[in-house]
Amino acid sequence: MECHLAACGTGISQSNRCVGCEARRTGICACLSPGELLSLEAITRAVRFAAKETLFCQGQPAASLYTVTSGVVRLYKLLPDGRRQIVGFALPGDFLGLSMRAVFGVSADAVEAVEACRVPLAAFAELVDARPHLLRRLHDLAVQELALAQEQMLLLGRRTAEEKIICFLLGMQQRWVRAKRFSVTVPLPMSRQDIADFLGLTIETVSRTLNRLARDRTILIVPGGVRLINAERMARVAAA
Amino acid sequence: MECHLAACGTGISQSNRCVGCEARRTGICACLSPGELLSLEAITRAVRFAAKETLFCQGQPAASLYTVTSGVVRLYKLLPDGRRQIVGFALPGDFLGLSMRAVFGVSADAVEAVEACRVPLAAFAELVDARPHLLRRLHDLAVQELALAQEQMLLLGRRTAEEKIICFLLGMQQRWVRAKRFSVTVPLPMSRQDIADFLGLTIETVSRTLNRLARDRTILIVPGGVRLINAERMARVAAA
DNA sequence: CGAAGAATTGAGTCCTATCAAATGCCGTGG
DNA sequence: CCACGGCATTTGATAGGACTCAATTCTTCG
Repeated sequence: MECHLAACGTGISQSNRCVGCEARRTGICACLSPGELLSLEAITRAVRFAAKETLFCQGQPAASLYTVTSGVVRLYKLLPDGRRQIVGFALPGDFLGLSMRAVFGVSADAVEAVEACRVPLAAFAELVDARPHLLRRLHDLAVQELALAQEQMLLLGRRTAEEKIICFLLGMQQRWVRAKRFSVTVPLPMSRQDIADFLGLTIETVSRTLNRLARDRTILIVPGGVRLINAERMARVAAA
Repeated sequence: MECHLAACGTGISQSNRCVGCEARRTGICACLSPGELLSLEAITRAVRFAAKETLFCQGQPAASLYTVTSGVVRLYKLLPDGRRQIVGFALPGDFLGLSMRAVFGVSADAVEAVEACRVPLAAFAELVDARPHLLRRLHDLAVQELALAQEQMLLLGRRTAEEKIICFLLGMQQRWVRAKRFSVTVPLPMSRQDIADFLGLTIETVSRTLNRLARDRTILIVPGGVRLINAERMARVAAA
């Protein structure tokens, strides 16, 4: 991690920074040839955010785009009176700003310590213009995001608190498996409040539901996450 | 309308079918040159659906894509037990299937009588491959969809019943204004049940809230829609 | 060790759902 | 033309799930 960041300033180790990157398999990078990877690397800069630090705000000019390389980012919208809806969590490998729009549509801040690759929008736009298949990839990612959002709309509008929690846990498990090598334990770096704001619940309901599931021996609550004990029952509820 | 449909089978009037189309200003077509419009027209076929008729189903292979030219289509997801979440309404000019994916992620059926342009996915994919700026347009539309979905997530997760209804009415007004020339009256061709399933409410709550707003003289309920009397107050609630 | 924040737990309330019934709206057909 | 039937909508009464407020308890970390 340290060397990863140190590399960003040096010309020599630049050349293999991306190659060994965790996010290489996913995100934008997955569609790039080794040569193109170097082109991207050239305009990229590794940055780090502390927990709760803001990456960007809704309405702000989108000067830079990011690929998360470690840690978790929450994406959210706010109402003037303070009500918050988290529209997604970005895990390592996820790309932020695929809209390529002038301003950000959501706000983003670090749930925990986060490392990311920052790309100036202008430079990235040039790269995309030169490489149509990069645009294709961008579109695929946007469509994937949209499908996720629609699934979340179903969850927010039509599911009960217990179903919401269960779907959330199963969804996080899947995403962690895809991003890294987790399976027995599902990491939940975000707070209960974050989970509540993602699922359209209150912190108390999240806590109660989670602990009820633990009492039922459906899950086991461990520091920093949960272990899925009765994943079968959970899958049944989620499918319902 | 009749002649519009009749034209689809003939070679002669083909050549100006799209030019006079209502959807010309929006959707995919807006980014095409006259020549490209002809290319699209060549692979397009006008089709008509009766109210409640299905355009396509979630999970089905996406053989064709559609541009709605008249009428309203509802896009939705179902839970096995029958609960339904409408993820969006497609108005004239809206493009269905911008994912360019092998299978549909949602189901779609006609709210009222609908006319649409059907394009075989394969032929459309070819056209897109040949015209990068079409892909760009596709991506822009997808991003726009995503922004709408995120706004809807905020609504579903964090807004009260009254706010949901008000935001819905204002949103529909805006979209109708953009699509056609409505302003005083907002057309609501969909049923109360559709509105409920879009806003994550029950039909009774929709009816009660709508009628309360009418009693308050905030809106006026007219056959087939509503008239916004106190749009200012509505905007204030929506902003809140 | 102690303070501050996060999470849990409890009690009571409220908004929205549920259940049930009445009313209104249309198209159909006598 | 109007009675009829079916469906959509409205309205009323009641219940319940999630919220709110409030008080502990648990973590974390300086």
